[in-house]
Amino acid sequence: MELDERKAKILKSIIRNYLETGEPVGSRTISKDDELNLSSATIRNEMADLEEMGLIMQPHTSAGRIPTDKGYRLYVDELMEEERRESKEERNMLIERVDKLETLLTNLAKMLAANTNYTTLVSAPQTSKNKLRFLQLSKVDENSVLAVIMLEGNMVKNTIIKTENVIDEQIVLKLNLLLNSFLTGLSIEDINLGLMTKLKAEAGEYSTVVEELLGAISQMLIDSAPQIYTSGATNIFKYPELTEGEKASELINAFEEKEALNELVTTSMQNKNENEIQIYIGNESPVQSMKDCSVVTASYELGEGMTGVIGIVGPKRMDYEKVVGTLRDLMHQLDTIYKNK
Amino acid sequence: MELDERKAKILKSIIRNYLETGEPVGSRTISKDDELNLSSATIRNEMADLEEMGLIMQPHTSAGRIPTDKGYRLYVDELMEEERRESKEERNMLIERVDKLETLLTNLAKMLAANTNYTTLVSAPQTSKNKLRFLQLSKVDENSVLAVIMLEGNMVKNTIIKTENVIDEQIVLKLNLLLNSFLTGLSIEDINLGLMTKLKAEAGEYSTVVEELLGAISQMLIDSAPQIYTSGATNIFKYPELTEGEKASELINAFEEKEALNELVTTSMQNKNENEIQIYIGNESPVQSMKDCSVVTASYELGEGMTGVIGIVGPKRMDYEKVVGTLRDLMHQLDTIYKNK
DNA sequence: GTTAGCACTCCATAGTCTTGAGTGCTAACA
DNA sequence: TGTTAGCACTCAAGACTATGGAGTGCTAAC
Repeated sequence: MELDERKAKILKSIIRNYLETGEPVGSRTISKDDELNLSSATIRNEMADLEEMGLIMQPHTSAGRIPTDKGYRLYVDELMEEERRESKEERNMLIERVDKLETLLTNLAKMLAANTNYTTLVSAPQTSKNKLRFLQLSKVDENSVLAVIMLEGNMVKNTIIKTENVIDEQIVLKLNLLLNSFLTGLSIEDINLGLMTKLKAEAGEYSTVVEELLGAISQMLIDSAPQIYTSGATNIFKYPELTEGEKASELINAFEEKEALNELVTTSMQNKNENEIQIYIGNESPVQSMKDCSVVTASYELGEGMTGVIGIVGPKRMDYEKVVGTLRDLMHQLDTIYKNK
Repeated sequence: MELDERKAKILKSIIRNYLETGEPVGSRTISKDDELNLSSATIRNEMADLEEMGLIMQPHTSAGRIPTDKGYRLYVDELMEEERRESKEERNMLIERVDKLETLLTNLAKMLAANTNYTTLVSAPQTSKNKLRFLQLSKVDENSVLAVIMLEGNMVKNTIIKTENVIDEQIVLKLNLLLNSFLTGLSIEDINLGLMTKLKAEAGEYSTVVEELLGAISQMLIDSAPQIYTSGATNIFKYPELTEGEKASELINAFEEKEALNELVTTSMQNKNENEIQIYIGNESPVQSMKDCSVVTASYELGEGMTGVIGIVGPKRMDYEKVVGTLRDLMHQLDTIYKNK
């Protein structure tokens, strides 16, 4: 059976209705509120077909229909009309240019959560691809130095490094100069064996210290899973279908622990095509605990290699159009702000 | 009416029972499992008295009794036997000395939550009382510098400061020396007008820059409400009395937003007597959203002026003995580790 | 002062009815 | 051949009604 235009219209109407109300929608509802003037009986016939095609289902006999995952997928891929975009003024999501990336991302998550009524996550750019702006060593005591690293985009990271050798101010100063001259402008991925050998040679008697430092620094930048900022976890309580049973606990736990979110971010990064927004419906989600949700992600790029992911998690009956629109808008804003900086 | 010994024993038994089961406890239960050999009828008589005294209540006629807030308070103040402390090996809460305070506190919160099955919060020490270990300025671009501040206890903070004047490496270097020589060893509270005047005089033509810097630094240390680390928010789902209605949402929101927690931390700091553990039962809690919970807090001290708060939030029928014991233990461990460092 | 016994209360649970929304099918219609 | 009216049927949700059991308060006896 194929999906002719009328069936498509009916499916669209069913889904639209269900997104709004969350209640199964019956034939009479469709026959009334639609531009297609058909009796409920006709709608019923079509509905039976749509059900046979696996696009909608009944929670039980004598109930209206609700979309299946397959139905949502079709809607999202083909039926949904994007860009009923409001003017940017109305959608007061205006991002101000903030100096610390951390603050920007936190605000972003909060704004999105408040605007959409869903739960949001924003991952910081992967630091392993970020270029080093400069690095600053400071002596803490005889056996430890504080390394502060400023990355492209004003991302600041720091770590305390224990050293075998005793070190003094002089050495720290020297190492500072040395490391900066070698590493500035590079990302962790650019630091290869050849470079390290050269650097150690240059360091002379302090080559072991340099080695320790480099180790700790790359550790910090690679190991530390990218920071993820979240907001609006309690929004899930607004959707009964997400709070029954253990679901609420599982979901909130996922957002508290953040490990699962990493999975999500990674998958989204891998799947991304240029500037594309991805939608995971139900079981399509890479995260088990979100199998009753839909997840919409977008990759943002603040500059060369500085890419991260913004995600919105909500019920399967989320307002996809609004979410996708909002995300596109946001990407656009980020773009213009950061390209003209 | 006064609380004779027998009444006290019965009350204790009732509460113990209720803490375990969460079910109203009836006279027969008490008459059985207790060392006092009394029939249920006698217990009933005593119970009626305890109810009259406002220590226990019936959720409805023909139900067992549950403790009132007043009953809990009496239990906590006088009846509870602390220090059924297990040996420290058993209670595997061993804290390792971690270099970054942030990590330590995060781990602390996690361990506590896992150990107690309640929700925990740990506030970082108030930075305004922390002594400055050193400060490091680095030039970012013509109009901004990165200020990294290392406080006592290896707490690292950083901020980016915009300056009116254009500055170069030389100036940064000079300011670095100047500020460090003046400020090292002081806390924000120690920096008074006199000191600032002297500092500005010393800075000569860069006095305005110095002013900007000092402003931004104190802003960072004072304004930023103390960081609060939380863990185990989803533990509240283990206690049905905390999840009915909107309660779960409210509570989790409090832990997500953290503003309310600040309130809690502040109050707890104010009320603290030397080394004391505080217990807030129900409405005694300074935070409205926790009016159905009990909150146990303890103030820790890592060194001069470096005090923070550890809190445990759970249902009113929490295992007070265990929680208090665990907290005391923890304080002890923190003490020994940090005093011998 | 303590206890056995008894009548009473009230929640929880399960069972029964009723209502209403919605369906599928059939037959008539354009 | 597609559309529609009509009708019997299904099922969840809500209201209402026993029924059982846990627990109480009171009284009278020990």
